[in-house]
Amino acid sequence: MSAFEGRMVEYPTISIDRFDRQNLMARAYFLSHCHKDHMKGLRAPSLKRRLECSLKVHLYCSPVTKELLLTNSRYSFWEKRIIALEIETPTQISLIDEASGEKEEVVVTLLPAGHCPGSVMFLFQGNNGTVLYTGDFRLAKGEAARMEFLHSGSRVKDIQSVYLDTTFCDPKYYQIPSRMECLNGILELVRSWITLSPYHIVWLNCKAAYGYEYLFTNLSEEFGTQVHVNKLDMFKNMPDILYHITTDRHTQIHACRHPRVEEFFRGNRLPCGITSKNGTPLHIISIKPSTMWFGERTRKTNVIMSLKPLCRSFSKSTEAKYKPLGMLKRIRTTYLEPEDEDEDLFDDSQLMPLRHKIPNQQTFKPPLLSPKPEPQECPGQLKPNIASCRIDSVESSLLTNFVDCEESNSEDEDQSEIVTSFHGDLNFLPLQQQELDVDIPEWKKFFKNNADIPDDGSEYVISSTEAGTSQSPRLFSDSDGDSTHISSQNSSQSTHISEQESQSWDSQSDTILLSSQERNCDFTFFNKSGSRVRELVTTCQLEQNISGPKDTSSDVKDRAQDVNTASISGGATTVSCEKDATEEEKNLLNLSTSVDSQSSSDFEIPSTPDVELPKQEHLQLLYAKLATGESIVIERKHSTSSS
DNA sequence: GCGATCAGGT
DNA sequence: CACACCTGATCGC
Repeated sequence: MSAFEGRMVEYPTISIDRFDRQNLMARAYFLSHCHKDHMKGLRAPSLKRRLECSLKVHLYCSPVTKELLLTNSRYSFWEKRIIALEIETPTQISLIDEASGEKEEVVVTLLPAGHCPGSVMFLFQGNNGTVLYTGDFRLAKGEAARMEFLHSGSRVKDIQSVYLDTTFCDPKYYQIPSRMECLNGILELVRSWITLSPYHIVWLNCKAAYGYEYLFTNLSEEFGTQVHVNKLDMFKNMPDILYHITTDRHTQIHACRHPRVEEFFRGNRLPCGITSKNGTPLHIISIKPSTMWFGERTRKTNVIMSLKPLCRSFSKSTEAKYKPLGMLKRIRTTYLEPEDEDEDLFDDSQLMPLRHKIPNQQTFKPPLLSPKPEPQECPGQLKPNIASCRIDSVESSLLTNFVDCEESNSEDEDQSEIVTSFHGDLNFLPLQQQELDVDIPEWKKFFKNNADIPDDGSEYVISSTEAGTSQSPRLFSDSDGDSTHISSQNSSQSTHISEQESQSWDSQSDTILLSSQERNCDFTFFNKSGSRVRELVTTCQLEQNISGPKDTSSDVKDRAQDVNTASISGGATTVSCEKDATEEEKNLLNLSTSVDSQSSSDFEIPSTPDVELPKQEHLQLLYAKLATGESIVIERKHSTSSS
């Protein structure tokens, strides 16, 4: 839950994403997107009563959010009081105190947030200045630069405060692949699986209510296979999504859910109950989209215990593996791309056109209703961003993943996640080692030489339950997410980002208030205290610290940066895999690997001092070994690396 | 019975 | 342990 309590300093009479407590008095409400943790109090009796008494109070949100909200009958009492605002259409709103008659005007503009269908950021302009509330968002590099309403002329608007979601504004998320990278990775993984036979099924382990539609539509378009979901009535007026999902369980791609999924998978059964096709048991892999997975794990647990047997099954020598892993784990390598070091946060260089996929297989027909041809895209999520990624960063993340094998919970980065998840799974199911040799995932396949690795961070968990072979692993998982919180400016604890220790940013991140008023640039941040510390941060400092030494010299452009910073965080999705593969599957997956990566954010986090960046060939080799289950002995190519 | 909170889980 | 939930127990009304 967000630490943001709903109100902004500049416009305290409006409430955003919180509807309880003091927010019951608000003159107007704003909902950035339809995730439960941003809807606290929204259907409480107290608010309902307030509405009945205060006829001028409205809820403002995007048209898609309104649609999603009203699909749930619990919120139908809002129906007459919701005002859907078009994206990027400044709208003046009168904030009226019904008791005193006092009135204040504010202009709000909705900006696409890219977090889930309908998600937006709110830009407020009024007598108390211009402020931006980001909500949960995921913007690709360059997207902020494209937003006309954040600019005036060639300059960035003078934004007084940014209420920023800082969930991923943490050094441990030093590399989150772009949506496109992740998507491509998932597509290849799914392709490699479902083409094996009609009995090879992919299950997408989606946690949140919304936010995966982008994945569904792309999978569906790519393979001509609709994705099975529990319900789709909320998308009844969104043909672009509706076409790609189905309630018909007879499909190879599932995103259905059940409260007790694990039980189902233990029985080699999908959450929708399907267990076989024509009497033939299914081979299921699960893919868990997750952003959190990209975070650097710090806990070291006894995963090693599980890893050993695993390694043994692949090769004779086990010992050598651990040390390297430990070392690697500490490596936080992030390559700073020279050309990305533009001091200008609003980088125009990446203004690639938003790509909209054209269905290559229209074999299926729309499930319900009459399809409207116009592609009304849900803002954000449906727009794949094309980002360029560097090989190095992916590799480094691979390493990290590899390292992660030590941890009990599998969470890693990038494509490497797969690897991690794999091990993580094994941890949970130590008994299955016999089958391990059969189940070796060959991740190479998903890391092609060409740079088409996906971007939204999804993690594959390949779990394959299945027949012939073994009932092995189910999914392991991790989570991901983005979230938001606010902050106000009294902070007690603070830490300087420049210290660069992940501890300094403990996980209580949320929404942070960035005020450009204070240009002293003292970057304080949330602390581990658990309390939601609110901090006043100046954007310029934020930029500097985050982007590292690179621009110390540069003249910081104050406001330009305010907004840019926002593009830092946002949801991502990862892929982690667990699976057991047959010989055939292994062969299939066994391809050449070469990783490409692209940087996905507008700025980069500097690498940890004194850490040696792994060489590409080295990583390549390492990765290849990992994929084939060979023992891994890391040679010290550079003084710093481990043995 | 409902809501809110907490604990615990994925 | 961040996410975005879900379930179940407990308490209060």
